[in-house]
Formats: sequence, structure tokens, C-alpha cells
Amino acid sequence: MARERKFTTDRLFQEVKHVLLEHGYEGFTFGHVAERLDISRGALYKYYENKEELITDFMIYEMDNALQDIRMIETHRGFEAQFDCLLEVIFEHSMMHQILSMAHQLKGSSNQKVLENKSRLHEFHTSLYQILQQFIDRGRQEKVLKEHLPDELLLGVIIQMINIPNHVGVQKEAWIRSVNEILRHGMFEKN
Amino acid sequence: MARERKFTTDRLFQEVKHVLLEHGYEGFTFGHVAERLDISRGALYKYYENKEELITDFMIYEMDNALQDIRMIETHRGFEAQFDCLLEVIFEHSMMHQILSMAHQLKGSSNQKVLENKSRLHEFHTSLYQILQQFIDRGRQEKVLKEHLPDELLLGVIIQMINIPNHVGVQKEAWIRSVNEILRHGMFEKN
DNA sequence: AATGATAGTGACATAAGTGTTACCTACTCG
DNA sequence: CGAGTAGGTAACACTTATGTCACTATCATT
Repeated sequence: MARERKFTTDRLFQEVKHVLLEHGYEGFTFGHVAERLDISRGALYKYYENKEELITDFMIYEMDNALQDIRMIETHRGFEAQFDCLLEVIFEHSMMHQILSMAHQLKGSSNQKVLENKSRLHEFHTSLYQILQQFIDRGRQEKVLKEHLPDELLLGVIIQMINIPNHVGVQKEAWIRSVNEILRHGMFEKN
Repeated sequence: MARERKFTTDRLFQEVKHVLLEHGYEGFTFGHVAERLDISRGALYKYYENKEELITDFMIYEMDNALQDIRMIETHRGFEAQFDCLLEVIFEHSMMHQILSMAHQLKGSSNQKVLENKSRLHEFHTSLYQILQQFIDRGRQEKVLKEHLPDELLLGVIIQMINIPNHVGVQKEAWIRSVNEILRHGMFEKN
């Protein structure tokens, strides 16, 4: 060891997330992050060679957390209980979706670390897809999900629903309950 | 008149949209747009003083088009017909949502034109909200929408559904039909 | 053909982000 | 205590975008 760091990795990633959400991928700069951490820009280069490396490292961190939580749905018995659980989890990780959408904007890098990171991100994505696919399969086996709706639409809808802006102060519980209700049985009164 | 322009306004806005979607607000540069139009960067400054002015002008153009189409729902009788129409329209203008979300990133400008544009955008937003609110009200009057679901959730869900990525080649008609089905009666089989 | 008006260009000064590095600082351990 | 090590800073050279401007190009009108 030696001198103590002025920031933890958690704190760093928290600020990376903030800057990414506020300025987008192309508006993300080391300057922004350094300022929020109250350190000099140069200090960041001790740990990350460039933008891509920092951002992909961050994405892996987020993806790892999210995936661990999502796997929790497998501890529930029955599709409906899993459904409720999944909605909760996606709600907690609602930013993940937007952030991972920036993965497309990553520049082609020659940096070895970045290439590895990209590859790992790809694996995570595959794992996520598998888990969700199993989830959908189960819903079909249990005859809960409507047969004629295509898989990718079902998944897309669930994930997308989470990003509905909740500007007005609706309580989280009430919000999730309503979204859950709409996903299950729609917004129309049964006639 | 004098010399003929090398690009139409429609063409310009088409490229502005493309660059905004590809690079995001902060990644948007006059250089990108000029390159796509095959003119020099300087030429653009003949018409727009800066980024803000060009982007807000573009947003007004998009918002105006979208609003005209959305007003068409009022030509339909009955809530359910309006519902179908609205879904079609939002689908056609699916990019509008992402693009307008960039309005938050606009820098505070001292430019008079930009201030006017922002103000007009605000009016458009208000109009849009009013139209959709009337639409929801109607759904409630006709006892079609479930009473207990909050207004902003209903609107949010409808708008958000449109952004579901359709990577796989599902036909537009089938796609809209499925989304329509889910919004109305959910993805669960009636037990 | 000359004029005027608008379209477009290329170069310049400026501003902001990048990546590197010499140097300073704080802490630990023998 | 002092030597080693890791954290942090600030300045430098470089790159890319910005906004401006003098200049050239094209066309309609007279």
C-alpha cells in the first residue's frame, strides 16, 4: 500500500453513471468525472487508459450487479411469482437499459483490455437473454402468457415499461402495481 | 433569388435527425451535418448561428409534423378507434420521443432566436399534452379505461411502448397489432 | 455584359478534450 | 527515520470542434 485513494471504485462508477446519463456517450469526458470526484483529470489516467476502458469497465460492473439480481427470479416458484420479482428487479436497475444502449456507440479500439471487456459484455448479454428466454418459456409452459405474442415483443415490452418517466410523485409501490396490472391484463376495462 | 441551394430544408433536417440519432446531442456537430450534405461547414453558418439554433429549428419542424398527425385522432369517432389511430401515429413518429428527450440537454442560450424556439417548443409540448389528456378523458368517460390507473401512467405506457426495439423483422402491421393487444388486455391469458 | 444578390469555400483564431509526463505528496514497513 | 510505493497535480503538445470572414461561384435581371 501507500497513500490512500480519494475515491472508491463504487464512488467512481456512481459518478461515471451520472455523467453518462447527463451527457450521453459522446458528451462523456474524463474532465466531467474528475470534477465530480474532486480530483485532477490526470489521476484517472493512472487507472484507465481512456474513455472506452473506463466505460466498458463500468458497464461490466453494472451488468454484473443487475444479472445477480435478475437471477433471483429463479428462486421463486411458478411463473407469476417470477413475473412480480422480475418487475421489481428491472425497476431497481431501470437505468441499465439506457446505459447499455450506449454500448453500440463504443469506438473500435485497439486496446487489449477494451476488447476483453467488450467480449465479456457480450457474454453478459447472452446470459441475460438466456435467463429471460427461460422465463418466457416457463410462462408459456404454464399457459399464462398468450400464445400468439412473439417472444421478443414480450421481453421488449417488459423491459421498456420500466423506462416510463415517473415525473409526478407516484409512490414506487403503486407505480409497480399499476405497471404490473397493465402488463398482465391491459389498461382496458373488461367489457 | 440568385444561386441555387445545394440542399433543401427537408434534406437538411433529415440529416440533422440522422446525426442526432447516431451521435446524440453532445456528439452533434456542424461538421457531421455538412459532410452528409456534401457542403462546407461554413455554409451552414449562413443559416444558423449555432448548434442550438439548428437543433431547436429542427425540433419544431418535427414536432409540428407529429402534432398535425396526432390531431388526426380527433377525426375518429369513439375512443377505441382513436386508440388504434394514435398507436399508428406514434409508431410513425417513434423517433420523435428520443429526439425531444434531448431538449433537456439544450444549453442556456443568449441568442434571441433560440429563446423563441424554446418557447415555441414548450407550447407544442403543452398542446400535445392537452390532446392526449382529452384522449384519456374520453377513454374514461366511455368507461373503456380502467378507473384506478393514473393518467400519466397511461400516457407514459402508450408512448413508451413505441420504442420497443424491433430488431427481428416482425412486420409493422403484426407488430402494431400485438402492441395494441397488450395495451388493451395485457399479455396474460384470461384464466 | 455588368450588376446585385445569394450560395458556398477555406483559412484563421479560439476553445475544449486527450493522453503523457515530470514532479510532488502521503503513507507503510523494515 | 528513510526508502519505497502508490496517489495526485499541473503543464505540455496534440486533436477536434467552433464561429468568423474575406473571397469566389452561380444565377436572374437589366
